[in-house]
Amino acid sequence: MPDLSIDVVAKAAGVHRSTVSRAFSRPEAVKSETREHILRVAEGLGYTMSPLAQALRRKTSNIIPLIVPDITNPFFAELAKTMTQAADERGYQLMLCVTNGDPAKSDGYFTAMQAMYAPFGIVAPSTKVDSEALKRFAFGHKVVVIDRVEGDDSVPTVTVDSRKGIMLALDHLHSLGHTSIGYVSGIAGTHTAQDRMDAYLELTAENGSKPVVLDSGSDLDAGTRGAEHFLEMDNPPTAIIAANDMVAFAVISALGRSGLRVPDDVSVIGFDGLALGARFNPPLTTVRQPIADMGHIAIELAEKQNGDGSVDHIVLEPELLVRGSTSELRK
Amino acid sequence: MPDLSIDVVAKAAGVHRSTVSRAFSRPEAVKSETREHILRVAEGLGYTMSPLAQALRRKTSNIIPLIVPDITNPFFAELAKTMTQAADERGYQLMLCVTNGDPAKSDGYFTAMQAMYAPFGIVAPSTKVDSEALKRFAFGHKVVVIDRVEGDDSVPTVTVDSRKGIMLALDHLHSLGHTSIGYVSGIAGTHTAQDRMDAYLELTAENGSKPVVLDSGSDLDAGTRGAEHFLEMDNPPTAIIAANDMVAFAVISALGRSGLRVPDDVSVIGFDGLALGARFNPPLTTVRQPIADMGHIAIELAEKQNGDGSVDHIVLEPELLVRGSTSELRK
DNA sequence: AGTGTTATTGCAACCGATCTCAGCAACCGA
DNA sequence: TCGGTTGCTGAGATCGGTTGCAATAACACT
Repeated sequence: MPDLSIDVVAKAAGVHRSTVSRAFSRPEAVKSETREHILRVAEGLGYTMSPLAQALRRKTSNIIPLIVPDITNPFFAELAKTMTQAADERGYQLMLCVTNGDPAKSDGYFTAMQAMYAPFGIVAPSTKVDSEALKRFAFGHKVVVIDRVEGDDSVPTVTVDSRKGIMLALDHLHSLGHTSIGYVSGIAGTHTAQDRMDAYLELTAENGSKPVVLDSGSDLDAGTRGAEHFLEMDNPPTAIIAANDMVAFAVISALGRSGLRVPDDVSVIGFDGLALGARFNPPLTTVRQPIADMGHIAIELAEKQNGDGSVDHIVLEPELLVRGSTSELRK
Repeated sequence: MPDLSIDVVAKAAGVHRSTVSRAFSRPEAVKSETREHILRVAEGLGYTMSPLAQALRRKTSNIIPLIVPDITNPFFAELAKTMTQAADERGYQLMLCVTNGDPAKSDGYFTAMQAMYAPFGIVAPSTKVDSEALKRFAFGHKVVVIDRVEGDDSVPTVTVDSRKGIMLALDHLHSLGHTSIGYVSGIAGTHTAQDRMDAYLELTAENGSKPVVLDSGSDLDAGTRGAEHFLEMDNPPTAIIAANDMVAFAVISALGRSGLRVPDDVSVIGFDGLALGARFNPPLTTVRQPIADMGHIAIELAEKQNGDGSVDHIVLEPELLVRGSTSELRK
């Protein structure tokens, strides 16, 4: 197909290119007959506007970066999925940027996106977000973070209520008769991760029971180490809360390798609500985060900030998802 | 920061903008002193070229689309991960496009990418690729497919040797004493999926044993249905080959819910080699695909085709990954 | 010194849109 | 009939680069 530019459409329709431009991007500014004629001609030629040229001139594009540390982590994958959809619905193209936890890369992505005139970006961090780093970029003013950002209210955030989530898990376990409940931290070194841990510590204290932190690391092996620690204990807890589903998987797997069965020997509950959990062995009981909502809301917040400059901090409610990895305490 | 264009750098360096342009994109065409001076000035100003403007003029950009049906599927996630890295190494930006299996979307992405002057694209399909559909786009001539494409040698492909993989699985199971081995198909309705199934059928036939296809669907529930079917059998096989890891997970999970244990009661082997498998319960024995290689090779093939027009079809070797979901047959 | 190369750099058109401004016609009320 | 609106369209500069071509300088050779 010969290069289709706005000029060939203009010629074909017998109007000036500025009219064609308006017919597409500001329809109300063109007499409706003219507009329809132009659109029809364009359609016939199979013409669509060049997003590149548009972005160059308008200084704003429709591509928006989603910066995640690791797409292989199903949590981020699910986030990416719902975000591509949410973006799509609003006419954006999602550009997935994987940092592998390297902050330098994330800087690089920021500048690249800035150069692409991305209207804003979404960051799902793996470490506590440094608000200074965010500000170093002009782009920093147009970022939504999927985590709490300490000491900086100027960047919109969306999170779920960690304390509430942990409470849900604890209540569920209590209702099954468990009183000695361990905790395994894990993966992301985010505020969110921290909050969950703190909530666990506080809530067990309030309850008068003593907290048992099996592992407080934030890497992929936390689950395995937590399980090892558990196995070495003289008087291990009867249930374990994992900071997230991936860790829960690792815990159950490691326990299994040592002959312990879940939930018969120990109950395990995760946090995330990954679809994958339903197909785990056993299906994982977990605290579900409304990931789909998070994706949509993140984009809404960004648009809102772009619009009226308002900065919101949305906190979503988690919910309990009872599947098969927890059961009544049996002596 | 005030808008940094090539002109301000030119002014600052006391040269014409075309010289600045050349200093960056065709270094050998500029006297080395001039070039270094320009680069230094640019550096000082914190200037980088606008990829948009470049793409517009050059009619080729550095963004390359990776089209996958579902990023939530860890196979595609791992692929995306290695591809972002491979792309990055070569100066490309990966644009992740998730189709959710909707061919219309994939068409949309193609045209969008064409408009973005993407030099080529990578497609990891969920259905048999229709070479006609590929050709409808000018872009179709610059696509690498991660699957076999029937009846069209003109598009480069990278796959793994399905037959070899199934053979590995079968041999492993045989060596453990299993003779009655079932098969559960699953998920992607690709040539690859078909090939694995065919290989299973052929190889068991050659071996004189009778094939037991527990489910031949290609959706997420194939695993569950396969397990149900298995449970209803009078004389069920003692081992199961799953067409891919996700299906294997589902099979084991479903079996587990019915009280059957893997590998004690049945051995199960997957196909993919997902990192996730190592943390499953039990850790999944599987046929590993060299996913990282696939990503790199896909990009190499694309570049090669772009360069000298050659079209290659690379077939990679799978390898057996023995973990915990298979064991000696015990009566 | 005269002429032919070659290495560098400047000029200006161009990529495909957007957008301000100006022009023109139709319409309004006095 | 005339000044004032209003609605629609055309002109042309502009976004930030690239690139073919021309101009100039520097150097080689006879």
